[in-house]
Amino acid sequence: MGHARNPTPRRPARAAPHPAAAAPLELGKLAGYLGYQIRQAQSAIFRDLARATRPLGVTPGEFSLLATLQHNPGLSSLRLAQAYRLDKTSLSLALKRLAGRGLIASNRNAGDRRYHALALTAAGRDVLRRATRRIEAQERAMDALLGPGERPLLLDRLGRIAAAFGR
Amino acid sequence: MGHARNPTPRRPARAAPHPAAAAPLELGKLAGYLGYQIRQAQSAIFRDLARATRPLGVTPGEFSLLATLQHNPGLSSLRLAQAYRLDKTSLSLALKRLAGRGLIASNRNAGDRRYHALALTAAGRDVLRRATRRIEAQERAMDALLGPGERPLLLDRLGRIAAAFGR
DNA sequence: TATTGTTATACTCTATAACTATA
DNA sequence: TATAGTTATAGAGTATAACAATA
Repeated sequence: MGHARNPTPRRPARAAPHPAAAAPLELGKLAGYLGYQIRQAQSAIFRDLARATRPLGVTPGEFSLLATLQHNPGLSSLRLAQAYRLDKTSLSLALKRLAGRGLIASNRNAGDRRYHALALTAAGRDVLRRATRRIEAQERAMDALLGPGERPLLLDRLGRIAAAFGR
Repeated sequence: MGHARNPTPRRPARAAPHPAAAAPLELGKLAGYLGYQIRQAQSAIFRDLARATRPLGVTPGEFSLLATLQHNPGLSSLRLAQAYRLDKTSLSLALKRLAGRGLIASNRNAGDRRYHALALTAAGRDVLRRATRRIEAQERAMDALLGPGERPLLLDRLGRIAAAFGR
């Protein structure tokens, strides 16, 4: 910064064998694609959030499942799988892990004994509460990057995209 | 809509044993989180795009790598890994697949023989060109969901988020 | 010794197929 | 037969550790 300047900015002795690691890459049209930018943002958010919730023993995806169960007690695993567009087997394994850690309970429904009603346990509610604090800290950090009123706009447009390509 | 209304909206014969599969779930605070909506949008876009580019034999992630190589010929695998925040081993395997399909070439650099200069092959350029058409069709579909001038705003805000949580 | 890259190995997330239990 | 759920297995995608080649 305010250092002694190089009086004769001499050329590197040999042609740069490797562009400086700091030099940003040329992205071309990629930078103008919403698909690309959404993916980069998602990946950065996920990484950051995984770090924040790791001490609690839940991943961001597991947080979503717990939160959804909180608001939809008695949900069946098939309905939950449909909502997240997962195969029922994928969700079955995820639920097994959550149940193994005592965060959710699965009880056969009295009426139709084919399906199981899912619900949070007390431990699940506790983990959810603590993870929520970390999630919301991240959301506040994002607000600092947005102009006033921009959050609802972004939420709406992202929701439209998810709905349009959802099926 | 303008249909004949149900004169006597009768109750279901028995208590719904299972909420209609169509009934949307209650998301609670989840719906207001940018992290959640970005993930849902990303997942829908990725799924749609994977379907569109599957006939070409490339995934959306591979498309990004090919496009980045097109604009940065001679790039080293380490620099590419840093740009995408992947471990060099993860990228090494991805590049091996692309090279195995003849889409990229890797040549030891003459000056510093430790690193390999990556470049697209003719086949790689061809696949990239054809995948680009499909990507851009998806981008146009997204524009139909946005108001005028909203794309640059979204791109900028998503870029800020990726940069802020990037490290 | 430090840097670039590869191989061996493992873990997570997802899916398809085959199965069990219930209706 | 149809529906809800589980288990076995396999495929991406990613990471850590150990290694080889080059500087």
